[in-house]
Amino acid sequence: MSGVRAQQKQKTRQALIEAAFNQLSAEHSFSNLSLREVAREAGIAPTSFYRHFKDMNELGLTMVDEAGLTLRQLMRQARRRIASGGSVIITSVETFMEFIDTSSNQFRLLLRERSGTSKAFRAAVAREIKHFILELAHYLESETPCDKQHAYMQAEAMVTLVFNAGAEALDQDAQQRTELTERLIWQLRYIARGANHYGS
Amino acid sequence: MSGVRAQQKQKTRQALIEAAFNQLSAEHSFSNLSLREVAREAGIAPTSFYRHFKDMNELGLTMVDEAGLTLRQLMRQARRRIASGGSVIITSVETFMEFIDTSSNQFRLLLRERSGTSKAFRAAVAREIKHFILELAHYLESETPCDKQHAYMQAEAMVTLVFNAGAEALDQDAQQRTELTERLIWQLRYIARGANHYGS
DNA sequence: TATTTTAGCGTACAAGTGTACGCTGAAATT
DNA sequence: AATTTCAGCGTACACTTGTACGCTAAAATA
Repeated sequence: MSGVRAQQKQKTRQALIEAAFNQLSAEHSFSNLSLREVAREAGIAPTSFYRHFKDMNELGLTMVDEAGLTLRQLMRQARRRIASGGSVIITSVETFMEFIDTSSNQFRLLLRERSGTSKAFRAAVAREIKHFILELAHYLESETPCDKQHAYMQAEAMVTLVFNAGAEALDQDAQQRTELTERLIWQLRYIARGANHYGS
Repeated sequence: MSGVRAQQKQKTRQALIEAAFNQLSAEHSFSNLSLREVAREAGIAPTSFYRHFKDMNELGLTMVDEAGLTLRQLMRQARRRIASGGSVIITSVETFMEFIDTSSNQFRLLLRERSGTSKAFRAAVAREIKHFILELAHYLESETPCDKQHAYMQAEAMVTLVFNAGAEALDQDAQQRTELTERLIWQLRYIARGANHYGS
């Protein structure tokens, strides 16, 4: 029972999501999107939108989930690179910058909705970020001499810096990005150093 | 030549700015504001808006300037408190949290437009923040054993963390804020420690 | 095969938007 | 006192928006 019909429905649903992501850009945020424009780009009538989502909010939350998923997948891949002998800090930063480069619209969504006008959105993004922090904290706790409390605070600070550097990178050219990344790595070292000092 | 007329003009101009700030909130961002609503709240006809600003963008940039000014004034006051014997980190953080509490809409504007859809806005906010970083870097360079490069990176990291903590605080109650502030202070200590280690 | 379900469409409407244009009365200037 | 300037207003217009409602044809089910 593959369901020719259900299959087609899934397809246009995905078309809506992709249309919405496509319309995100440096000068177009999610709250600027209109249901009609998204439907138009997806190739369906405005009213058909409702066959898939209750409203734009619901679409948006789905998009946040999808962006979070992409990010998590990318980071799992980073962990593999680390396991086969890369520096933790450098590999993680590189992977994150890759995410910003190849999925900038997904990153923009997370970035903006983190401080957007919908509490549900903010909570959803915060959840994705917390995921990240917890994973990193777990790693730091087991691999460095740092107690649980400090490992968490360390991870939180690191993720904040990386995320913010990503935001800045969006507006920069290659040259500036290199400098930014270099600074970021130093800053992460500060935190690692300080946390290990206080947390043991 | 006080100018009864120029005086009145200045007054309604300010009314527009304040009306706009008033309409900002957790669930209403600048890009959601409409010229008509702002004009209505300021008590003038929509078309009169143009006597004061070319468009909403121009209003917004003025607002960013104003928010930046408020922040700078508050921080100058913090420096006075520090000079008369307070801890640098704690006093600064407290002052910043005060800003978020008493001028949350001004903070929201900076926070959101930092990653908003207008390059001019993003640049304006970045400028305000850079101001901050440079001041702190200068202080760190002269008061701690840290070379110029590292003082800057240290300052940048600290401001990023403080600003981000402010953003999180917006959605939190008193209890959570206390915890957040405590974590933040630890994180700033990490950075201070690490920077002093690497930068001397 | 007969019936039900449903993705997608077209029409229609009320509400809100930015802004062009020309007027008015009072302040400023001559 | 005569003239110019200009903040603020009202009208008007062309758009865009979300969404209610009922239809259709094809897939799913009975």
